[in-house]
Amino acid sequence: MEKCYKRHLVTAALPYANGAVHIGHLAGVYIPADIYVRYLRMRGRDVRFICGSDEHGVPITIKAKQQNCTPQEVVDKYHLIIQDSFERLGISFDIYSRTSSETHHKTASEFFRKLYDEGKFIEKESEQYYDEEANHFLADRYIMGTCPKCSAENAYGDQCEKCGSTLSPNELINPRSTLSGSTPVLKKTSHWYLPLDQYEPWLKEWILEQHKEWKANVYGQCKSWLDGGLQPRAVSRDLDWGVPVPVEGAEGKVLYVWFDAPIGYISNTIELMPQEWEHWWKSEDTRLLHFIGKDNIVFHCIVFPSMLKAYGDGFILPENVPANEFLNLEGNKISTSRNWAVWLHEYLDEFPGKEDVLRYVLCANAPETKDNDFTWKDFQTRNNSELVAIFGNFVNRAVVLTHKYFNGEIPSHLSCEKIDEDTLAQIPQIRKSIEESLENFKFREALKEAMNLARLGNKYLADTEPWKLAKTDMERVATILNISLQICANLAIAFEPFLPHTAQKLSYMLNMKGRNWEDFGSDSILRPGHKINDARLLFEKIEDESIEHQLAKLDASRPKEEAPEETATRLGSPVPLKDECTYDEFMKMDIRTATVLEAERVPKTDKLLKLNIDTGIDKRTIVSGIAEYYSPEEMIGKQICILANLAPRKIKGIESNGMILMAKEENGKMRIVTPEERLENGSCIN
RNA sequence: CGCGGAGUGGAGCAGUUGGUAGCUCGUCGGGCUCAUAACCCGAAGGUCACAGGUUCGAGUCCUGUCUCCGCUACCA
Repeated sequence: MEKCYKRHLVTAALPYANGAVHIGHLAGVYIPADIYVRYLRMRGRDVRFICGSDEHGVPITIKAKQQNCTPQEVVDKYHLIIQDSFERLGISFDIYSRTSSETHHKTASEFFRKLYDEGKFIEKESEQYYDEEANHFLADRYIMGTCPKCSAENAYGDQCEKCGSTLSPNELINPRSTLSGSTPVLKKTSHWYLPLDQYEPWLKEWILEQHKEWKANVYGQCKSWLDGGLQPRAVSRDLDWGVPVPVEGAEGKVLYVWFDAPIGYISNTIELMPQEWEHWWKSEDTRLLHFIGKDNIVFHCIVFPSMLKAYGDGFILPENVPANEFLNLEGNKISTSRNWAVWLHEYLDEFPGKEDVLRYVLCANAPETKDNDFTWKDFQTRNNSELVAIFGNFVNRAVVLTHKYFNGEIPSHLSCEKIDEDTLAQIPQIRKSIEESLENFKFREALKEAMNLARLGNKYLADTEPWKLAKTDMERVATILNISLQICANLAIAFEPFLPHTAQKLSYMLNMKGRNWEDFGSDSILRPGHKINDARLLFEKIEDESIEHQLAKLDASRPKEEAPEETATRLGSPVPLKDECTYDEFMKMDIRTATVLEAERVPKTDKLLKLNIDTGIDKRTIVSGIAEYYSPEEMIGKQICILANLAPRKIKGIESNGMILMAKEENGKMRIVTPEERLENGSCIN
């Protein structure tokens, strides 16, 4: 912060609208960003906090197909859930918009058009694989085939895992589409590329020389990309969902989601401030900060800055990109598809009034330098022995004593002993270390310092023992309580960025007018004679039962474990009815019973099991994505139902002949479908 | 041998440019009783993943090895 900035423009990564927000997102991005922004506001800085849903891209179209609805319906649903839950947690965005908005379409479109008109793109025609069954051009990652270098069978369109070589899809031998399993055909298509290689020297100077202060993970990743040499990057895609490419003859093409999304920061700013937005994006005295997770460092440090540089016209670049690592949950990585997560909207429903507890725990354990683990036990401990026992308890002691001895009026600071001076002298020091930590994005350190203020209060009371002096020396008691209450008032200020709901409650209890950072450190925030309100608990203990309830809920998503009574109560609306189908279409499907003979996990996958089954007419291999729900051992001997005439398909190099019938709940739980009693293998189902 | 990040007392984490290993929680002992059995003081507990090297001196720098995570898909 050496430079004197007039404005601070803070962005938080745009959440992808194909799912709700979970604790990993919060700890990594939104809570640190919110703390920082609230702090800047309290210091009187001119700040705007920008975010919104990222609503384009292939995964959303796939999700829409799965749920048999339109992409717009998918993003509408999640946008509302996300927006609402952020607001309830107290994430103080100045705007939370979305990339499907008209403003965004217009902004992104114009952005592209200007670069296009100025010849900043390379236009290249290439042959790309097209899946005729799914009517889709295939992104590199949706194509698999045999690696031309090491002959491994399960190489991806962009890379072979086995030998590590970088590939292009055209090099693959026997390519196949992972969407439909069919063999894709080459089709000519043209796309626009941003020649990142041209920006390489400039990026090297800007990041490697001028931003050595960026966090190790951010700097390291940028350095590795830059040292490896940058390639032109396609900024358009063949897809029908997104911002259309604004060029004649580009029907059926949209902007690549990673080109489109960061422009969302700009368009959301425009939506917030239609008149003055340019001031915020194009003035050297604006400080731009991107809060993100480690998975999108390159897009924010290399791709987006190159886009801005190419655009020119005074656009500023990020001054810092504080990226966090990832948060695990109970020892396993958080996974949307496996429903291994704590969802914000569910937490808010199940722990009403405990928004700040989550904020506290996630900040205290934020993955700032490495991946960290969230456990419910730790959540409980931090609440009970830190928030309740140290912070809440101190405030309660001070307020209760004031009511008891002084009728709820703040007593005067009469005498002054050394311990009083020493105690009061520490408050400005704590303020200073909180400031230093926050300005260096060390949020957990800052929070710890704030807690030290409450510890200071408890120690002061223990050392002075006003409840004993009350029998002999009420003047001394007056001073002690005055000082204790001043500490409470300082706590209300100190915690405002971290725990805004609590700071609000506390200042109501103390009957404070406002919370000014400039008052932090003062020994006279509250005037003698001022009447305070009744004591109310700031935090409540969390009992074992509610922790056990949460753990049981997680167990329902855990591989192999069953939680029968949970299934009925788990909500999640059923998938909408699919389109009507004729009797003949149904009769085409050959569904019959079979028995599992052998089962083993497919190496290097989380979800796949390779099964050998007896269908009554033959023995065959099926690969199935059920490893999270069934172990190989429990599958052996089970009778199952299969779709027997499904076209064969190679999965991870293994040919799969058929599909196991499974029943799946919306929230992810899955069970095999099996006859009520054992039947002959090969019995037809219709 | 693709590239980054990480491996520190029982648990979770700090350790800036190399100078006697810290914090929170937990455990044990003591004190206090105003307070949500909360608070305060003290103690025990670590050959800093492993093996070498540089240095008067290495958690910190160099080399190698192992493990975890992300870039990175699979969910038929």
